Amino acid sequence: MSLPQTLRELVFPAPHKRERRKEARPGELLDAALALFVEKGYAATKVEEVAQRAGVSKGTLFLYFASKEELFKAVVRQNISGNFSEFNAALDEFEGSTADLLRIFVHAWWDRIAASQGAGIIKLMVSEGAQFPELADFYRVEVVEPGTQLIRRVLDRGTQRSEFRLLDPNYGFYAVLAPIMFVELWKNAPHLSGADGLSMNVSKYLDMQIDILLNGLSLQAPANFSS
Amino acid sequence: MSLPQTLRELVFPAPHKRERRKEARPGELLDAALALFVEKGYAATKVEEVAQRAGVSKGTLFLYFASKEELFKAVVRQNISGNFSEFNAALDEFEGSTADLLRIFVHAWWDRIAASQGAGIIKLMVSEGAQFPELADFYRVEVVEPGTQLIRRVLDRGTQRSEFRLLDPNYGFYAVLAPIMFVELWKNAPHLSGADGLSMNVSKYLDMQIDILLNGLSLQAPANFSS
Amino acid sequence: MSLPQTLRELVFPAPHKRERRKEARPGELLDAALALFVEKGYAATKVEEVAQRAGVSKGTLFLYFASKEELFKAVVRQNISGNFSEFNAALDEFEGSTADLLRIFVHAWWDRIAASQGAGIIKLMVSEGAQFPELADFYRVEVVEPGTQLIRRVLDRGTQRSEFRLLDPNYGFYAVLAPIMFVELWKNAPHLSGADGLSMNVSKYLDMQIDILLNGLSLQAPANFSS
Amino acid sequence: MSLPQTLRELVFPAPHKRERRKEARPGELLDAALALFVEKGYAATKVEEVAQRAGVSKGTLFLYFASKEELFKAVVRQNISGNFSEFNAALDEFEGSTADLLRIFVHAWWDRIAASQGAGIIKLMVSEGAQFPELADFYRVEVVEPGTQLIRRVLDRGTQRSEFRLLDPNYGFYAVLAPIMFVELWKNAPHLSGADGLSMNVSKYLDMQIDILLNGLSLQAPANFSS
DNA sequence: GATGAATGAGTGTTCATTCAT
DNA sequence: TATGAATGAACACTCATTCAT
Repeated sequence: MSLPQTLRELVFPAPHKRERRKEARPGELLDAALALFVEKGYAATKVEEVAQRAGVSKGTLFLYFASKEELFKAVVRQNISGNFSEFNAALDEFEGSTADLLRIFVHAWWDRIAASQGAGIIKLMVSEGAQFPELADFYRVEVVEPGTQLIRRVLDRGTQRSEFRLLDPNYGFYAVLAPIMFVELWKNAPHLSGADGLSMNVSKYLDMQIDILLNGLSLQAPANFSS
Repeated sequence: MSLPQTLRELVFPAPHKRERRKEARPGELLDAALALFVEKGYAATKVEEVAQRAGVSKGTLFLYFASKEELFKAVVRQNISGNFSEFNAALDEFEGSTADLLRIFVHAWWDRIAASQGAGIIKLMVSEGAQFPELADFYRVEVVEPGTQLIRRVLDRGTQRSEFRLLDPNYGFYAVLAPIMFVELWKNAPHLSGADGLSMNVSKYLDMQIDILLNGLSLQAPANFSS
Repeated sequence: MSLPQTLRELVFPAPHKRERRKEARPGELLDAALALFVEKGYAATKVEEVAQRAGVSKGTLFLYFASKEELFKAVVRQNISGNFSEFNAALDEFEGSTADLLRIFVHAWWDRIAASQGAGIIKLMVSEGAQFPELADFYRVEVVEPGTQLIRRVLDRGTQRSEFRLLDPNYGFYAVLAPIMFVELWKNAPHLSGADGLSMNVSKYLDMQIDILLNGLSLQAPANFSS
Repeated sequence: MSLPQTLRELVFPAPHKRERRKEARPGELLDAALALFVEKGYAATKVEEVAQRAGVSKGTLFLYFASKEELFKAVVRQNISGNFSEFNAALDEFEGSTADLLRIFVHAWWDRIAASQGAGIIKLMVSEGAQFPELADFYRVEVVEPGTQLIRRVLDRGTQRSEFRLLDPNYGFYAVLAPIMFVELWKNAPHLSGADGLSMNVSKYLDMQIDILLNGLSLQAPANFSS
């Protein structure tokens, strides 16, 4: 399968070149905070622990972040990729089948976003987001809605090009979103999944999901389903 | 679609007849606790708040539950239906197509379990379960694993009867689990979904998911996909 | 050794004839409270425990005693023997040697007072009395001071009759008081004494103490005492 | 009376040279805690009170001691002198009469241990020790048993050198222990003793007790004692 | 900048006390 | 009289936050 340049880069991006600055403090703190927030949740994470893990004292943390809440917000903000515009641009240029587009899109999303530590934030937003309305709004606007739009564009493309059968677009995107959210949560909730989640081969899982999404499980011709 | 008796009961069970007893306190407390835990998470819920919502004083709560953690456990236990054995029995007796079985199963699961307040517990388990290994184990053993088994049995049935194409069973069940988990989280994370989650017509969503699961999106014959 | 009637009765008193009244509640509560207070101290004793041991509900306890403090006071008051007047009267009539008087007195004190459950109160008064000034005053006036007077009278008798050598009377009575207090505390603090305190043969101990005391006080050459 | 060097040091030790370190906090807290525990007992002492008296906040206390119980343990440990080995060594070297040895020992014990604030701990141990079996064991092993052994050695020495008459050694040491415990409790239970306890001249008291004890134990004719 | 000692508001938990039945 | 459910003041302990050095 030949990928146009732009998307290829989305899938196999050059390694990040962010040089480690001298004053890497805030970054180290954010990394430590991210790891702990994702592991234990917001409330159960102690700022002292974060500082320790970053190798600084508790006081130093407050030098960079006015409060635990601000630290949390910074963590969330830092880990929200601004990739959506790139994705959208890439989508505009894409000329292959929408099935291929979907495959590429989901894998790119995984490689660029979901496989990173920061994706674990969704776990936080799901359960503790309600305590931070401002932050939840931010997350919804910055992540959920752009993602939603993107998914919808892909599905619409398939429908308009008569590649996909007609679905209620208000519900169609859930079919794409659900496995995406699922895989992130499943990977980050080992206490729920047992060893299962950890041993899951995500690439294989995604392939299979897309395959089912596109082709279903049935051997027979599609039933004439009407909601 | 004609449903066999047993499953019909699963879908439309008679309303609970447990009369409100004199000592309704524990129940009221559990209800209040469930609502608050689901809304705010475990850590952010104050026992005094729970007591207040149940219309009693803080001390009274401790008359019935030895600690906040015990309260939490009781909430989890109360809201974990022992329906899995029923489901399994119903599955044994079912004689229709596996596609129908899947439809019935998912709807029954929603009506019997997921639509209840208690289903919101999964939100807690996802994010705060790591802090309560004992509880997480309990939840995994009582809910996740039986659910997993059930789903696998359904899929195996379809495969064995040559209704479904062959899938890696270790991954196949995720395709069913993902939308199930998704809908529960989506409904209970309005801060993520906006008004969207609340306005989602779950029945319609589930129908569509199953339809896609069975038949896919593509208009063409299934591609010959291999992972 | 022939004892005059009055003192003999002090040593071997007829068994108590207190009939168990129908409404024995307060008494049972006081007994239960005494046992628990002595065992665990005032603060560590819960009124509910007292009630339970007395076989009634917590509410009932407060029917008879206005507060935990009042219960404590009642326990102390009940267990303070009014024996001092008897002792004093017996002392007036006694005609034997003061050495014999001392022996009889100490044994009588043990049999009549110290061996009873109630004597354990001294443990409470020593350590928790400071929290109850009123009660401590009461105890001092009712127990400590009469006891002091009694001891002093005995010692004075010995000195005046030239049986004992002259001692500063302000300090002399400590020599008698010390072993008396010691034995009560030792018996009631098994955690301090190990099995020791429990296995101590009090009668033998008292004999020995008196022997040492008498020989120490005596003008004559030490008696040839054998335990 | 000429004392051998070693014992003289026990009686008149050079003042402690431990300089007050910068971090005097723990020490100040321990002092405050000791005073309050002895005054009011363990349960009736509030940690906030301890902190206040030490001039710090409640939180600071928990910076140094993990819990009230740990604070208590630290108090006990700090105030339990490891003097017993010194005492034992001094005893080995002593060459005078056992009567002198006893005098010196008791006075040294008073000067080195009993006169300090920390000796008041025995009051706690008597009454609240039962609530802290672990601590009571510690106290018994560290204080009671070594003390017991020491006393027994002194008495045995007197008996073996035919200075004292033969006493049941299992009971003999009580004769020494009783006044020692008595004076500590008496000094620390002013509510029991009235002004009496406070005005008691302990040195004089001990002299007298030893005198009585020695004359009581002595094989010779009583010394001509005058207070 | 960096520290870490100090703080104190906040929360879970206990338990003496009350009171409707 | 007796109960036991209900109360709420009190207390141990936590932890985000401050600040002198």
